[in-house]
Amino acid sequence: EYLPTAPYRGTRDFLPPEMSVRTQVFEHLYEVLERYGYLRYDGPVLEPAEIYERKSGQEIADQQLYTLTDRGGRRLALRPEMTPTAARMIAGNAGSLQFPVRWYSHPNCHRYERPQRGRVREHWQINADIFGSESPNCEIEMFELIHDLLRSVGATEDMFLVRANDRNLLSSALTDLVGVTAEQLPQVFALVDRWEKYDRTTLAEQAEGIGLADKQFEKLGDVLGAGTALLDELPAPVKDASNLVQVLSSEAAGLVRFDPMIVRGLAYYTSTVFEVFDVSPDNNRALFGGGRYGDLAGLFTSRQITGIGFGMGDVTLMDFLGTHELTPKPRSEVDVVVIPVAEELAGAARTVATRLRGARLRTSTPLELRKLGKELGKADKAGARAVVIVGREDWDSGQVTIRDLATGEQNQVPLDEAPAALAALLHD
RNA sequence: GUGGGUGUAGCUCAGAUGGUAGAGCACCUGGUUGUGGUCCAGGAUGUCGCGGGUUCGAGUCCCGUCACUCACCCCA
Repeated sequence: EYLPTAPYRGTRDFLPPEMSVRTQVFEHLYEVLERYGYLRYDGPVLEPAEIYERKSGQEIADQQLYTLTDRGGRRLALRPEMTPTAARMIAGNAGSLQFPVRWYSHPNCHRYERPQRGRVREHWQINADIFGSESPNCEIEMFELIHDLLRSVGATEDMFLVRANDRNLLSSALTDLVGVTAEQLPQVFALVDRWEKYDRTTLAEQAEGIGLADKQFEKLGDVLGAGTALLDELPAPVKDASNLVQVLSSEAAGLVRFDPMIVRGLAYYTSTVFEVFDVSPDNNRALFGGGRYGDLAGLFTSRQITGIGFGMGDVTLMDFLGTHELTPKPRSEVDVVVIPVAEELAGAARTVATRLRGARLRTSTPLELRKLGKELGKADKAGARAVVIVGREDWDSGQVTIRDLATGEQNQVPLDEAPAALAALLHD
């Protein structure tokens, strides 16, 4: 007869402790992005459904898109990703923007699917993109940025691996070396995407289903496992056109590992693609990824706008941090609690609290005063480092008692000196 | 959409062969009047996910259903 208190399937409540953790993590990421000169933007949660259906296309959009019809009969969708919104904004303001631009956002995105580890129906995803540049410097900056972002939340280089590929290199390898036909290419790409998830026998059956001969399947395995050596077998013009090849021969080559197996599912990636992996055996999975799109805004304008970017979701990121014991502790509620020993001193306590807040100390006072012992226990549980006790005689002589909750030491100080004394205590 | 697992106090869970519910933690009160985190004593809390069925009697068996969860599928 009562409504459920649990949040809607696949969505999460963030109670203050969880919100504190989330905030701490993402503030680190914002800070790094700002340091690189990325500007934050935002857009609507609701978009016309067509902007997802045409580009992401297929039955995936129909199945995993939250759609609704408004009172004017317009078909809308909850955004499942940010890129089409960004593309719309870029296209709509292309005339006044100074390209290239660096943008980032942190939207909540929705996808209607069955929740499981690392996957929910609403997640918060950092998006970082460069729009309007084809330079390989974009790729390098993306890789540097990824390393700095992960370091900012406590990760070290041995915890993750950035694997990158260029779809054009892979196409060339598949066509020229394996003998895949143009018609087979999309299916073979999909097969490559699944390559690490299946055993050899299953893969062979699927390859046969696509129409590959046994020898072709063997060669495909060789190509995907070749690593950097594959590059030696590819035609020079193909390599010369690849931004990623240039990255690999630059001083930034160490940021990324070339891997022909990385393709990614998203339709609009046209050349560079990359995925960041957790190397821990306990969480061996792709954390997030991205790539380069040759014509991002084609739905909205004839002007060709290229870009490169990635999306980093909070669910997999938090799993990563948890796996490596990097999850921050929730922040305490307050630094200081000011406790009057009796209700008639509540006004005095508020006076003290006001002074402390003026000194930027996070300070609270009891709303329903109980015995001093209880209040000390509550203050400790709230995470306060110290307590200010406002007693009758102290207050009459202009003094308060400062008690260090960790050590139990306490002493009386004049009210004027309380903020400095507490600040000193907190900085220990 | 497919398959497995699980649903008992706020949390973690125990409740062999059916007899109307327990523990630990957390919470509240007290151990006197201005001092916590330890200790001691006491206390509140559950339609045992929901609905049917079998039975004298079901948390315990059967059927259904919902939810959570893991995996598959798919991945923006």
